[in-house]
Parts: sequence; structure tokens; C-alpha cells
Amino acid sequence: MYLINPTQPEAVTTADKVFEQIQYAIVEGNIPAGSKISEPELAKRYQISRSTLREALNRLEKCHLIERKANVGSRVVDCTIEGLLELYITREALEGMACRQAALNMSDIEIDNMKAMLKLHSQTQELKDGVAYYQEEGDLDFHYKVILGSHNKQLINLICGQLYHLVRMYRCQFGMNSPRASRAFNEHSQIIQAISDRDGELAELLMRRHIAASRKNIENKISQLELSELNENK
Amino acid sequence: MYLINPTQPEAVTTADKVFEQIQYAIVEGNIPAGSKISEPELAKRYQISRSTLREALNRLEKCHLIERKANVGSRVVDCTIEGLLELYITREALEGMACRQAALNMSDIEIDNMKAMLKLHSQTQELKDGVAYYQEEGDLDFHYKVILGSHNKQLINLICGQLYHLVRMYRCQFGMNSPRASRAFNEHSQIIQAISDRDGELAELLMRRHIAASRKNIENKISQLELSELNENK
DNA sequence: TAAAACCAAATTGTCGACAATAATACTTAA
DNA sequence: TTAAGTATTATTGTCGACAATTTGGTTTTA
Repeated sequence: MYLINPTQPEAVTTADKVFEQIQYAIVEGNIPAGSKISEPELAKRYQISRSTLREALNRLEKCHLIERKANVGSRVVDCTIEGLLELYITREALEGMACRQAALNMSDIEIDNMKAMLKLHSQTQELKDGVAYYQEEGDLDFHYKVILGSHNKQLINLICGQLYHLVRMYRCQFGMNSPRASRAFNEHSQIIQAISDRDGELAELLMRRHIAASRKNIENKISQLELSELNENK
Repeated sequence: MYLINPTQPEAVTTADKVFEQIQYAIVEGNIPAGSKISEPELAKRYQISRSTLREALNRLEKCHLIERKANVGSRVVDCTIEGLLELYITREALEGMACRQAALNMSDIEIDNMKAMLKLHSQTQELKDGVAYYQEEGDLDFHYKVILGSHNKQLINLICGQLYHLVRMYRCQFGMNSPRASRAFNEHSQIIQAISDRDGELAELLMRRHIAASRKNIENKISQLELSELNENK
């Protein structure tokens, strides 16, 4: 339960709570990607009736963590390389636009807030040598603030409520605690400057580059991985 | 039942069927925007149990046609001007990117297909004087083809599975059978050319302009509407 | 009179059982 | 032996009833 989505409402009903538990289990791979879900089994494991489990499954489907077919059942989504690339392309489009809107719509206070956060991160970065802390929470912190700064409910819901669950799942399962810390920090810094200048066009451009760089970083890692696996097998 | 979403799987279970019925009722305003939904009442009206109605409601929530609060209930989404603009901004981001991907990923056959469709539309347009037919089905036909042409499941699902329900709802309820027919036709033509040239950058740019123009068209209409209402009331 | 506390009605959440559908194993026929 | 067809089993979909929570109104109190 290491990372809270600031837009996810607190779980009040038991279906909500079970939803969150299964959510984490899927994200972290404790329930394997691509595996079939047995309703009776899961209901027993979480000590709830099948009805409320199905309610929880519906929520998982909403954030694209499982897929259902009528009269057949549910499967956890697969983690494929194509899926990952498609996800990042979608992120590029949505977060790019969110960043443009943030430049137009953020209040001065919100912007000051972001600058303060960045400053804090830079100090933490120096302390921990720019590796451990920043890339995880710091990065997501930054992105969440930008997205929320767009003040666009559609964008906020699509990105935070749906895409980011998958992003976290891929990060966990492909072991991507991306070591782009210092570069990412500089990119964040530029983006905040563009927002502060109310330059929506530049802000969008920079955010798209930032995410595209992240995607390419992943692509490289994967091709390396495949290469080394190839070497092992011969 | 005048328009089929080509990505929506056919309704096999009764919850699916009721979902579709309510979906149309909401889109067309027969169940008013912003109104509260009474589970017992709707269940009685459609002759189903509350459980399967709730299943249908879950699907409606997935395409953002209703919103639920725990222990309180469901409401049909509101149709506000801000919501409409936010929707179009999101469309601009997503369909722009979809168009870029379409330029990269569409097969030659698909492209020929789109050109043929455009030609057909141009003839139909001449026949009907460019008003009735094209703007409705023709426009959506074009957009669906581009989106599917992206070959990106994320984008396809987000746009067709979620945004477009709302787009149709707004079109219905604000009475926007946009009379931009001939201009839109030319814009479509340019976009297809860019896709055919495999020029992703231009394709995205043109699609974004196309949707932005549509948004501005709506904004103008609305401000006119507000002006005339203002005149009536004095 | 206004506000707080309480009570009653209605609504939503949860449960277990039954019905319908799909998956599996088995039998029979070519 | 293989393929098709059938029967059995397991899983999903649907139902009606009960429990928990909210809402609206009523009473009580300051």
C-alpha cells in the first residue's frame, strides 16, 4: 500500500476495500498478470459473498486491471511490451494536453506550490544522491500535481483514475524504477518554468518529450533484456 | 438506436441489453441529465431484479454516463458548457494522437478504404446538398475509421468506449447537428491525405485543428444562444 | 423561533440460492 | 484411433430477502 492515488475516494463500503486489496495484489503481481480469476475462490479468500466480489471486479474493470467476457469470466490484463508502448503513447497525448491546460489554468498559488516541491526534491536528491527517493514518489508527485493543475475533470479522471493504475502495474512487474533521476529532474524543472510562464504550447511540448524519453528509456531496457536472454540461451 | 458504436460488443446477457436501453435513454435525454436514478423504480420499469440493474448501472458508469456515490446512489451526468469544452479538449488530445498513429500504422488497404468512403460521402453530399447526411453518420464514420486505424487498444477503448458516449449525449441534448458539413468535409480530405502520405505529425496537427474548429463552432453557438436568451428576458 | 436530537421511511449494500451458460469428460460411431 | 456427439461438472448470471446507511420529518429543548 505504498502509493496513494490522490484522486481515489476513500473506501467506505466493503466492496471498495476488497477492490483496493485486489488492486494492489494485481499491481504487484501477487495475482499474476494474464491469469484467470475464479469468483468463488476469490470470494472465499476475502471472506465475502460473490455479489460484493463482483462489485469489486467491476471497479477493477473500470481501471482496466481486469477484462471480462460474458458467460466466460474475468482475466487479469496481460503485461506485454506492445501494451506498455501503447500506454505510454496514450500518456503522451493526455498528459501533454493536461500540461498545456495546467499552464493556462493553474492558480499562482498552485504554481508556487509546485516550485516549492521541486526545491524540496532537489534537496532530497542531493542527500540521497539522486537515486532512491526521487524517481519513485517524487516523479509521481510531480505528474499528479500537473494533471490536477489542468483543472479538467475529464483529463484528471482518465489519467489518474485509469491509466496510472496500469502505469504502476507495468512499473512493478517490469521492475522499472527508472534510473533517469537527474535527467528527469531537469525536465521537470523546465516544465514548471513553462507553466509558470503561462506558455501552454511549450509546456505541452516539453511534457510530451519527457514522457517520450521515458518510453524510449524503457524500450532500450527491454531490447537489452531480450538481447541478454538471447545470449543466455545459446 | 440510430447509431452503432463499432467497438461495442453485442449484448448477450440481459444486463447488457438493459444497459443499451438505458444508454440510449440517457443519450437522448429521455432520462434527464443530472437526474437521480432510483434503482427500485428502474428495475421495475425494465422488469429485472435490482442486481442485474446494478450490473447495467456499472456499465453506464464505465462510459461516464452516470456517477455513483457510496450509500447515496447514482445520478445521470450533467450537461454543462464547461463539461462540453473539457470533453472536446480531451478529444483533441486523444484523437490527435490516434490520427498520428493511424498515419504510422494503418495498412494500405485501410487507407484505400477511407479514400473510398470519402468519395462516397462527397457524392452523397452533392445529392443531399451537403447538410443532412454527412454531418451525422459520415462524420462519425470518418472519426471511427481513423481511431481504429491507430491500432492502439488504449486509444480505441478510451475514445470509442468512453468519450464518444458523452459526445453523442451532448450532440443530442444541445441539438448540435453541426452545420459545418462542407468545411468538415474538406478537413477530412486533408487529414486522409496526410495519413496517406504517412505524415504523422501533420495528421495529428490537422486532426487537432479539426476538433478545435468544431469546439469553437460550439462555443460560438452557445454564446449566441445565451445572447438571445438575454434579449428575451428583458 | 431556531437548533439539536431522535425516529421512521426509503434507499443502498450484502448475502445465499437458483437458473443459464460454458468447459470438461466420457461415450459412441465412423 | 480419431472425431463427433452427449452427459456431467463447474462457472457465471440472475433473483429475492435481509442488513446497513442515509434522508426527511417530527419532536424536544434551549
